[in-house]
Amino acid sequence: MRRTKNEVEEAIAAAVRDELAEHGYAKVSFEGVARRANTSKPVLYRRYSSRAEMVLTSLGRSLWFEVPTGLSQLPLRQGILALLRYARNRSEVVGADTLRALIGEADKTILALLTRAMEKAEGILAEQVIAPAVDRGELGPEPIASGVLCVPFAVLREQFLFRTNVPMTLEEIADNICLPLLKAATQPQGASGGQV
Amino acid sequence: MRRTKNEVEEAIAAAVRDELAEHGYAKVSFEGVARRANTSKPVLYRRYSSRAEMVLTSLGRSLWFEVPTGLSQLPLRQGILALLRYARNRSEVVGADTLRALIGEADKTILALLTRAMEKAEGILAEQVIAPAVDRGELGPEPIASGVLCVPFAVLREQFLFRTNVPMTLEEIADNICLPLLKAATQPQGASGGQV
DNA sequence: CATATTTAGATACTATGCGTATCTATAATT
DNA sequence: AATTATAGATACGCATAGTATCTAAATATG
Repeated sequence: MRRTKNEVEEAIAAAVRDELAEHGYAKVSFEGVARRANTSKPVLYRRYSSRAEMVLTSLGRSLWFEVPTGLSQLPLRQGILALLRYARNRSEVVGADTLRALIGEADKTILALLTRAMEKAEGILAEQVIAPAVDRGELGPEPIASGVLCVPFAVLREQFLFRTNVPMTLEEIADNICLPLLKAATQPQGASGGQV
Repeated sequence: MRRTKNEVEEAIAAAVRDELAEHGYAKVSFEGVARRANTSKPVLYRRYSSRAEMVLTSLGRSLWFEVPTGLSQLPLRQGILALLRYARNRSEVVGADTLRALIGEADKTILALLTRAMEKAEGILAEQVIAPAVDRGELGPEPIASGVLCVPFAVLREQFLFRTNVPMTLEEIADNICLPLLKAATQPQGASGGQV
């Protein structure tokens, strides 16, 4: 008669995904999700303290970055492209509208989660793509200047979130931005340049 | 007795700014603004069809990009830094929270406005900073590969919107990213590289 | 300057969602 | 088997969304 904890939580997640798909993030409400999941608001409020948290939880892993395997075997350019493609696919699962809305409602905690996800992506770029390329001799051994690692993802995100019309291709990002920047591989000339 | 059109609109703008400052974007409402501006909801709904539009209009020029003068006289590095500083100051007037919220609620029209503002910034970079540097011989005459111009702003925005803790300095962005990328000045090796 | 038009300002209304409180019957835990 | 946690249902007060209606004053027009 009464559903178990897991049944309820799966029903909630499904309801959130359906509401998102049908009406968009703006119209996702505690009331609507409760109705759709055949449950009630108190059940939701016991779990999530905000709409963003509810949606984020229900989207689950779709948002979070898992390491694609085999990146380190690819030549530099292919590795970069594969990583960019992976990141873009992850975003497309959620959709630009929902992502923008989530960012807009994010509190400090959620923002910290997003930041961690970005840093993880940068770590994968450094360890799974750049380091192997250095080992293979595709790149010189000079340390990468601080801040460079975020560039591919910053550009990708910019394109995905804002340029919904004619975004750059992944090849353009890789060939015109990532590769030149990595090959420049100059030591920082500025004040506080560090290494990674 | 009855206020003029301009008086009312200035009162609305002031009310929005006050509500923003006191309670943050999330709590800005048509009702609250109407109360604070000593007017009524219909007066607001006649003007703005959404909260985002109301806030955006009331923030007015704070958001929009005006050309700083004298950029073209500066050496390349100084010009880049000045432009980055200008862009960052513009964002700080509004604040990261409000900016994220606005982005989250932006409809197609508002998003198009944002995109235009970005393109304007890129235009200034190209015409007021890079072109003069080429004329002075600080940069080679090779055309800039497509997509490169957005990089400084993409990185800046990424830092401003998401890395609220320890963002990169403008000097790091200029020295580790912008200058190496511009000096690489390689023709695109990839498929569809164009020029600007 | 007189007339026509617009719209500020006030009020009222329906509808929706928020967030909380309360109760019970059942699932989970020990 | 006894205890604890919580699903499920209902209800409530409150805030805001968005619209409709009316009037009197500001603005535009000829």
